[in-house]
Amino acid sequence: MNVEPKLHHIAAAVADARRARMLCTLLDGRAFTNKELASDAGITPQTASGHLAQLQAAGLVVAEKIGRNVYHRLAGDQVADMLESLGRMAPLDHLQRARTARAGGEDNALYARSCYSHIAGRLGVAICEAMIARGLVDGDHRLTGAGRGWAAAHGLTVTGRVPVQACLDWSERRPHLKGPLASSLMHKALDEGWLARQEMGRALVLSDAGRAGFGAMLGMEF
Amino acid sequence: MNVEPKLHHIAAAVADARRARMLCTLLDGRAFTNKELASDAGITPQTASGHLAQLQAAGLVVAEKIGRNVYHRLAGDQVADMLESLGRMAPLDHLQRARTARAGGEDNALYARSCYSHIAGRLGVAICEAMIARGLVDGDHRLTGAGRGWAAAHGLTVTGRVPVQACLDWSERRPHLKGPLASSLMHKALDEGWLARQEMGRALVLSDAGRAGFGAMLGMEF
DNA sequence: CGGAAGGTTCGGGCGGGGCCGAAGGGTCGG
DNA sequence: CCGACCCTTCGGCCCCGCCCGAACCTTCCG
Repeated sequence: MNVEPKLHHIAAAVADARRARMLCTLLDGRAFTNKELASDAGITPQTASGHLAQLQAAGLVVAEKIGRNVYHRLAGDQVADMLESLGRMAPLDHLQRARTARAGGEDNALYARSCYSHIAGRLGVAICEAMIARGLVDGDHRLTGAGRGWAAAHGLTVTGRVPVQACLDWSERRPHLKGPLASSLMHKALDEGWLARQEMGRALVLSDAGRAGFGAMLGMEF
Repeated sequence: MNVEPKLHHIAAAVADARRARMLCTLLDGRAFTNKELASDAGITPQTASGHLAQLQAAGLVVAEKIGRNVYHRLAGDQVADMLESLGRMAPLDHLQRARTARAGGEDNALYARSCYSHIAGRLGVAICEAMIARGLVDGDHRLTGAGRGWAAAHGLTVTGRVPVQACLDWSERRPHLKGPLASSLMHKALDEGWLARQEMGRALVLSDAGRAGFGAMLGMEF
């Protein structure tokens, strides 16, 4: 009868405000417990438990039990991609948010943030543009020969057939980079203390060492 | 407070079975009237009217009034992309469907189908592979120099910075091509009678002329 | 002008699903 | 062994949203 996959089941899993909030919280690839996600979403643990069961049934989230704790995380990259593509459909909401954020000083929270496993936000866009300016990736966001040398010199992995890839940002409406190389760049930045994760949320804090590090690597100015 | 765009509003618009059905019907880029969509979805016109109002409010569908008829169509390519990325999340449903379809002879309906404005389905995958085999696009699905000459020789447009682009197919789980070049190829195929649209649904019927035409253009065999 | 047809709005019925309090496993630590 | 903690299940409340019948608006056509 209906030859289409049942999109509405997937969509229904995202269609609730609390569940959408949880998914956004999980979007940085980290795993959280039921209680953490519940308090972040402002609901009781038993309600959150039901939501997480739904997300799991829909295949968007996987759970791992360790002792008496259950850690939940996104089921994979394709879930993050799907959420990104949903997020791109909500431009009006963003514009309203940008206005209020700019007034309220919330701007900094969005300056840098993680997007599943790479750097997004204004910093992500700036990195992308710096790499294009230096000829490390071309105008179509493909790694150049110079880019491969640069990555090797900084100990970044370039595995896979497509080591970098463009990813249109929700908030900036401009592309940043994802893919294996972008992931290893974020890991390097975290390892070296250039960026620090916040307890909850996807915001990343750029340190003085980070300013220096990105400056040396990419000639960026802050 | 919540810095994320409100994904759940977009998701909620897709979360209903009838609305999802309508969106899938609109996925080939054509415009349909309220009554057509209602009867296709198996609901009364007044119910469909409410659904379409919701889809319009969510920005997924736009309406154009001509006389006493109202034509509804998807709001843009990004809506089709979003639906595709949702569809990719429902692999289990697909596998079940493929099994039943193969038994029931519904296979042909999926042989070729339109995906917003380009050819998808098994035929779309076969075209993609033939173009790679002939060196018209490279392994990363980018148009080559030979491909540009081939397109010009057949009167296909290659406007835009990215004339062709990979698009992972729901049903085949293998890539086909989208983008301006793929769109103009589909238009050519329709104009020359190689493919015919069905009244409703996205299925495309391949004619004998189509077999000959694609054979001459791409050395394909059927 | 009057009937027919496409579309929308309104009202009420109804089912599904979010929410929390209470209660019941599991697991860790003393 | 007992209390603390994390998580889940159950029951009941309540609200939101889907659905259709009926009525109304608009447009087309003879």
